[in-house]
Amino acid sequence: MPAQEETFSIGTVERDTGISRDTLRIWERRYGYPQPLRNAKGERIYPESQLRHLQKLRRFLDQGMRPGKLLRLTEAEFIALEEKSAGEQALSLSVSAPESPLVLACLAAVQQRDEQALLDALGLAHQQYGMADFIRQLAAPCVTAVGDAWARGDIEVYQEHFFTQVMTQFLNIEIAKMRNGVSRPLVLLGSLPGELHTLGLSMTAAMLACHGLASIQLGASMPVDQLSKAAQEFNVDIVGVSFSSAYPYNSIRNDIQELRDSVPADIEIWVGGEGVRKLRKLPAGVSKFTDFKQLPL
Amino acid sequence: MPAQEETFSIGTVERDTGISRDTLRIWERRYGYPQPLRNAKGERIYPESQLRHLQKLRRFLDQGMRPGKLLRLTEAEFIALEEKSAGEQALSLSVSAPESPLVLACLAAVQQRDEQALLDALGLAHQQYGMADFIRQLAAPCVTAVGDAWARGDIEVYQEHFFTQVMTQFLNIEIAKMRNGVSRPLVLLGSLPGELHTLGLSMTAAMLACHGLASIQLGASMPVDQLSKAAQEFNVDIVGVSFSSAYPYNSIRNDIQELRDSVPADIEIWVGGEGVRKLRKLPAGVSKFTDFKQLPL
DNA sequence: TATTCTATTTTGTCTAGGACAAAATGTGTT
DNA sequence: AACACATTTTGTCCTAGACAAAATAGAATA
Repeated sequence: MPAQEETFSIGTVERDTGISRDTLRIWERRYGYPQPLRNAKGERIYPESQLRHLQKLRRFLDQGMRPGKLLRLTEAEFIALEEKSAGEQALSLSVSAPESPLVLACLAAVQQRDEQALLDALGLAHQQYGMADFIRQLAAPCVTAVGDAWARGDIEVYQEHFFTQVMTQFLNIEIAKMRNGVSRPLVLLGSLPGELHTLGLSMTAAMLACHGLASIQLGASMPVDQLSKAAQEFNVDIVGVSFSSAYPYNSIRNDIQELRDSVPADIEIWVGGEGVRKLRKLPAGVSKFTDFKQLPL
Repeated sequence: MPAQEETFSIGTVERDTGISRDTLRIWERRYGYPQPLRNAKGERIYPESQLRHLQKLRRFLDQGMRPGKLLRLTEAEFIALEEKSAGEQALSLSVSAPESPLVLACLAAVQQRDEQALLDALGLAHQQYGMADFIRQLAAPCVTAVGDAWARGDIEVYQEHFFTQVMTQFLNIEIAKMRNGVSRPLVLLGSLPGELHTLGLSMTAAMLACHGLASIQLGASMPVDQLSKAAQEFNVDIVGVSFSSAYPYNSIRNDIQELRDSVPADIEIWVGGEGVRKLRKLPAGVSKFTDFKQLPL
C-alpha cells in the first residue's frame, strides 16, 4: 500500500500543539497558514508535516516572537531563522556555561537511552559536588542542554520525558534521605493548570532540603484556589510556582496576579522557570527566580 | 464591600472542568443548563456555583451517565442522585473490601495533612505485607478511598495531590531499591496526552519490580507517536498505558486503537485504570487490567 | 428468556465570519 | 532615556447550523 501521510483533525492539532482551534482558524484566515486539506465533510484535516511545523513554531512563539511575522515567513526564511536560533543558543551556552564533561555524559546517556549510565553520572556528580552544586552545575545545565537538544531536533520528546523521569526520581530519593523535622520557613511547591513540568519544582525542593528547609510538593496543574487553600492549611510561609517555556506566555501575568490575589498577603510568592525569565513587572509581593544562584538561602 | 461571587469565562470553565466550549454552549442551547450570566460584551460569565456544579456533573458523566438525563434533573433530583451514589459506593466498599485499619490511617493522615504520619503508615504496611501485598491491600485501596473521599467532598483536590505525591515518591524509592540488571519482558509505562494521573503507572512499576521485572516510566501525557517510537527504541516487549476515570470516556476507544495501529504488532499493549473498567471490546492485541490481581506475574 | 439485527435518538465536534478588548508596538514629547 | 498617547496586532468569544459516531430502544430471531 502507498505510504499515505497521516492526517489530523483540528481537535487533535489543538491537543498536540497547545494552539486553540480558534487560533488555528484565525491564523488560516489572516496569514494563510496553516492551510489544511479538507475531508468530504468540509472539515480541516492537517497533514503531519503541518502539525510538526506548528510544534516548531510554538517554540518561537513561546519565546515571544509574533505570529504576524513568523507565519508569513517563507520556508527558506524559516529555516534561516532556525539556524540562527540554534547558533545563538550554542553561543550563549559556550559563553555563559561551557558544558562540563558530566553534562555531556548525561546528554549522551539520554541519547543512547541508557538509564544506568545516566544514574551513574548523576550519582557521581552528586557525590563530587554535594547537592547544592550538583543542582547548579549539573542538574540545571542538563535541563537546559536537554531542552536545547530537543529544540535542535537532536533528541525526541520521549527521550526528554525519560531524562525528566530519571532526574526527578534521583532528586526525590536524595530529598527523602535529607528529610528531617519541621523547619521554617516552610515552602509549598506546585504548578498552575496546564503546566506539566515539575522538574524545576523538584530541583527547588532539593536545593531547599540541602539547606535544611522542608517543602511540600503538590505537583503539576494545581488550580489557583487549591494552591491558595493548601498554602493556608499547611500553614506555609512561601508558595513557589514554576512556569516552563511551554507555558502560554500571554496568560502568565494574569495567572500570577490571580494567585497573588488569592493567597493571603503575609505568605510570600515565588515564581520561577524559563517561562518568567522575560517577565518584567510583577505584582507586589511576588519574587522571581530564574536561577538557582539567586535563591536567598 | 459586598461578598460578590466570583465569575469565570467560558475558557476558564473549559480548563477547570475539562468540558469543551462547544459542549458548554450546546448544552445551554439543548438543555438550558448551564445558563451563565452575560457581561457587557455579551460574553458568558459563569458564577462559581455553576462551575462547581459542572465539576460534580462531570464525575457522573465520566461514569457513563448521559447528559440528556443528568442536565434535565431538578436540584432536588440531583441531590437525591448524589446521595444514592454515595450510598452505593459505601456499600460496594464495605462488601468488596472492608477498609483495613491501615487504609483508614492513611486517609486520616491525608485529612490531617500529616506527611510524617502518612509515610510511617506506608512504611509499616510495606514492611508487614511485602511489596506485592502492599500494593494490592494498601496502595490500591487507598487510591480508591482517597478518590471516593474527594467525590464525597470530604477532602480537597490539593489533599489528593498531596497524597499522590507522597505515595508516588514512596513507591519510586522502593522501586529504586529493587532495581537490578536488565530482565525480560521489559515494560514501557506512560499515559496518553491529557491524562495526568501516573500513580497507577508507579504502582504497576512497583509490582513488576518486586517480581524482578524492569520497567521504564515515561510519565504523563505522551503522544501516541512518541510512545510508539520509545517502545521500539527501548526495545520493549510490552507497552502499558493507564487511563484514570477523569479521561474523556468517549475518546478512549479511538485513542487505544490509534496506539495499537502505531505500535508494531509484536509488542503487547496493556491498558489499565478506572477509565477502561467499563470498556468492553478492545482492539486485537490489547489486554485490559483493572485490578493488580489480574497481572500475569 | 436471551441474543442479534435494525431504526431512532442522543451527543460532541466541526463549520463560517463577525466583533471586541487587552497586549504589544510605534511615535512624539519631555 | 522615560513617559504618554495612538495604532496595530492578536486571541478569545459570539451565533446558529450541520453531520456522523455512539448509545439506546424496538423488533425479530434463536
